[in-house]
Amino acid sequence: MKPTIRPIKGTRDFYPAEMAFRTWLYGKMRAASQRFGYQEYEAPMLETLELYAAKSGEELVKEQSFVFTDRGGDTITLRPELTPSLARMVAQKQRELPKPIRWWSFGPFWRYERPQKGRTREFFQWNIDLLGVDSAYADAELVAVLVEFFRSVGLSAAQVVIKVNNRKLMEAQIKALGLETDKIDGIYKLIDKLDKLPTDKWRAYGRDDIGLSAAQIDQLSGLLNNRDLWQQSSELTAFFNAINDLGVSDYVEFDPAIIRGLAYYTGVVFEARECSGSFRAICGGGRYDNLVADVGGEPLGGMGFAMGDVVIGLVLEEYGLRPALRPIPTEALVTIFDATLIGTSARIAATLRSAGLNTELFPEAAKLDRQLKYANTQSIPVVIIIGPDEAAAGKATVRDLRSGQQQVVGQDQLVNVVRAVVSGQ
RNA sequence: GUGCCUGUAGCUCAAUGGUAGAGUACUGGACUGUGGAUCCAGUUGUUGCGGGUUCGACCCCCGUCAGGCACCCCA
Repeated sequence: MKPTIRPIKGTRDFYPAEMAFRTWLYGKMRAASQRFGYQEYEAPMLETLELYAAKSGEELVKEQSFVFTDRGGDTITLRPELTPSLARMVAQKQRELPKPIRWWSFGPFWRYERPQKGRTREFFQWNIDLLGVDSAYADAELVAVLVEFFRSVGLSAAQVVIKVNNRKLMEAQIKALGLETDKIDGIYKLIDKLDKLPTDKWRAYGRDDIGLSAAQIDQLSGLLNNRDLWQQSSELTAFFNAINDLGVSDYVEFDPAIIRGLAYYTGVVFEARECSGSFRAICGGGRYDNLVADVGGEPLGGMGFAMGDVVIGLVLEEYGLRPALRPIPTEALVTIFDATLIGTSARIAATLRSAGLNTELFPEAAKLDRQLKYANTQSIPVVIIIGPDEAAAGKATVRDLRSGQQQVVGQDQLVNVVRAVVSGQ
């Protein structure tokens, strides 16, 4: 049996087990966000293409967005990221929004690329941003939220690391090397490739594609190996001081090779990675001081990051940190002994539901054996049996499938007994 | 868009160019008022699809579709 209608490439079907994990993840993101006082919001999933033009990065907009023309002739994009929408929403109500703005969101995004490990065409992403405060503590706060999240899902500083750099520092250092400013995008690209290419290939790329001399490449290489370079940046020294105060320094390190791809970052940039390096970045973020003005608002700086659901899911899987979730909410199953007792069972199920118990009624009279097997495979903890004996005596059997123990009780006490057994008392 | 790899039962995978199999899952029974464990039995296939080579193709060749991985980019 093969479905004649295929799902769209790069999309995922969330069967109940996967949906339970997604909901769990969403809850962890919500909890970390709320711990720091952030408010949930949502933006449209459809935006005009021009919102992203020249602000997100050429490739992302021109090659990796789902774009279509609507019936009115407008060019519409399925959102590939959230930050431009956030900037637009802030710019629209800039005067009336109290500062600082602390907002977070979790929702679907689309990018048209070849699916592979950690990458799908439709994915879910946690976004969290702080706007209106330009300080080292603001930058550090977002990292602290991220650490709060990592701790809450059980990821230790030995398993994940947050690598931080600052674009202003790198820009100044590159200028100090006497390199032309118009080559800076290419140099950022070269830096980004440092740990992706072997040394000789990396040098060849810098020479042939970016147009650097051997001496310039040597100097750049020196910069990228200088783990103390952050000490030359007042922003980074203040940042690492704040990281200390916020109690998250064990997760954070300076890495001069972190640049990030998005064009709108202006200051601190960071990403989180699994320590063995066998996964893509878990999240990425940074400071963007021009974006709100770019979409028509008054200048307002911001700082934020985004985490996709796919890579973090793989990392949690790798460390055995995906919780055993039970997608079935049912607390009690009312069995149907035979056709003559359907009404009795249905009335008892209704009573249990009225009392607030999640109650499933077996859909037909069947062998008890089958009904109990069903409850067992679905991990339903409690089963109610009303056979001819119980019915005649106005009683019901309550069986705890976890312990295997059962008791016969009067139907007038059933709610209290079931409630007690379900809660394990 | 480029490259490499893989398509066999619902799932995970076997099968020197010579009769398509196992585990698991599922269904039934042992057990006609009781799940998990054990045992027994049974069902499951256009070997992705279309050509070609061959006496004979799951196996070799070509094409095609689908999936995976890497590049690109990035969550």
